[in-house]
Amino acid sequence: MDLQTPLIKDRNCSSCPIRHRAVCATCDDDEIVTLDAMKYYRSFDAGQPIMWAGDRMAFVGSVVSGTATIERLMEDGRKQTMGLLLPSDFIGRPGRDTATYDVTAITDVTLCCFRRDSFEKMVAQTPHISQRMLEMALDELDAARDWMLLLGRKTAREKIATFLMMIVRRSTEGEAVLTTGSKQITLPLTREAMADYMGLTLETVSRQFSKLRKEGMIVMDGKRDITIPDVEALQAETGSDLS
Amino acid sequence: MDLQTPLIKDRNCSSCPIRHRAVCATCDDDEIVTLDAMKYYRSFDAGQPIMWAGDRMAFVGSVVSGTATIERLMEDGRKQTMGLLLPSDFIGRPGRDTATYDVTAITDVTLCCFRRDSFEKMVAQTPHISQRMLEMALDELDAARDWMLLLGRKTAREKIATFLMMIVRRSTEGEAVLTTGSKQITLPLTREAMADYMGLTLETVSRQFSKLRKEGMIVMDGKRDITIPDVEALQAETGSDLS
DNA sequence: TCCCTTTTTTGACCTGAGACAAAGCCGCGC
DNA sequence: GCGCGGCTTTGTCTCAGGTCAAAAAAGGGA
Repeated sequence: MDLQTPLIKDRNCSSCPIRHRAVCATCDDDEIVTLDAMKYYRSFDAGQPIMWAGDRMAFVGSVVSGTATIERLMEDGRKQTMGLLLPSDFIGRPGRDTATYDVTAITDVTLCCFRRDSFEKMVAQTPHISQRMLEMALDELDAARDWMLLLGRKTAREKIATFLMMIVRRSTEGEAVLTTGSKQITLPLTREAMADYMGLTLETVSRQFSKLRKEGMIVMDGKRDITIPDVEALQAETGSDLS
Repeated sequence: MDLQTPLIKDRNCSSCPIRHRAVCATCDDDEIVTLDAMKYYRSFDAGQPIMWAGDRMAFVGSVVSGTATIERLMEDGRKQTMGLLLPSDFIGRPGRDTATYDVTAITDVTLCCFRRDSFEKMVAQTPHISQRMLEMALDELDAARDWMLLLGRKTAREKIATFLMMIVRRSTEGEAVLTTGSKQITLPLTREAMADYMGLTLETVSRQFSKLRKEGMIVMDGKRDITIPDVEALQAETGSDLS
């Protein structure tokens, strides 16, 4: 178990690291007491499935620590990752009892879970939760649509640059907006997982990394740690405007 | 103005053709009276922009008749369509005042609009609406993710077959589920618009249609009307299981 | 430390879809 | 009926990225 995912035991909501960003972010104290009593934690080892497409979904929940992917597999083995699930992201869909996607832990993952039926009742009774769910769903929809542009129209090089900039943005969350200078990041995914996310092969991903490295756009400290000496220059390779 | 989009004048909600499927689907009579007083209709000619990315969104609304696309343009002209908006689909995002995508009418379109600020108040006060919004947002998220698999992993042939099956499904909505036999459909898009939706070029779309035609998978009556003699056979070309 | 496995890199070759170009088709206005 | 503009089809050539194969690194136990 890595350093980012300390063991969580009987933690209550008031000390929860995702309290202000998760589905419960806008709940008041009374509502949190109710959720606190309903919740339970589950852990998954890196590589383990959290949910299979087609399975009954008994629970919904939030990622407390670790990273998971939402993905779908074709019969012949082709795989597409539809999203990354990072701490505070929500898993599951109230109102549907069968999963439509596979969810896989790619690092050790801890979830804050609720039984689906009780959570659905809670959503129906608690505007703070249903409103927050809506907000999160619309954010995810925006992210999915941005990714559709990447998958449908960007070149391999633009895909990699866009992906790296997304990691930069996420690891800069909360800090002052960074659009210039250098930045150090750690990739949360293997080459293969990145390929599945961007609709490429792992060889193409590897080649594009090598090319960016030779050009000095990125500096690699090991396989996973990357320094971007000039964030603006990399942004210019994404094919997107910065708005 | 084509036959599917009759002029709408001072219609009230009770006779609205999308009353049972739109964002107002689960509203009770009192709520409908309120919405009825707030709403206004707007029409757009085929080809007209309904909304530009970056613009202030003054209104939100539902498609009453016609078809529109959600799309994004890159600086160099590459375009990706993220979704089709058909009658009962919702345009706009409460809680955000700037559009993130272009929305374009591809046939003549009539919208049932609300001023954004009043609609946001209504959402906050009306669980029926916020719950329905959530449901619709989650459905769109599922659709977007399905399309990500198509964009990232499917071949041109699979993309076309999947697209055709989507049209079959939509034009069969409400009827008995059709998974066998023959079916007649009308394409709502030009070759170019289909290409932008599927991440292809218009030439590739045209070639794939020709190939399917020569193989007898489809029969074309003009450019836009297509008969699919064997729906199951076409389904088998989509690369997806039928679940 | 040394295997053994997994991940990554690199090379050589191939191919599906893009780019460019030209011709065909169709509806519309005059 | 004719000519014009916007679609659509088809041909030819190119190339970005896929496929297959092998070598090189990086862990991670025992």
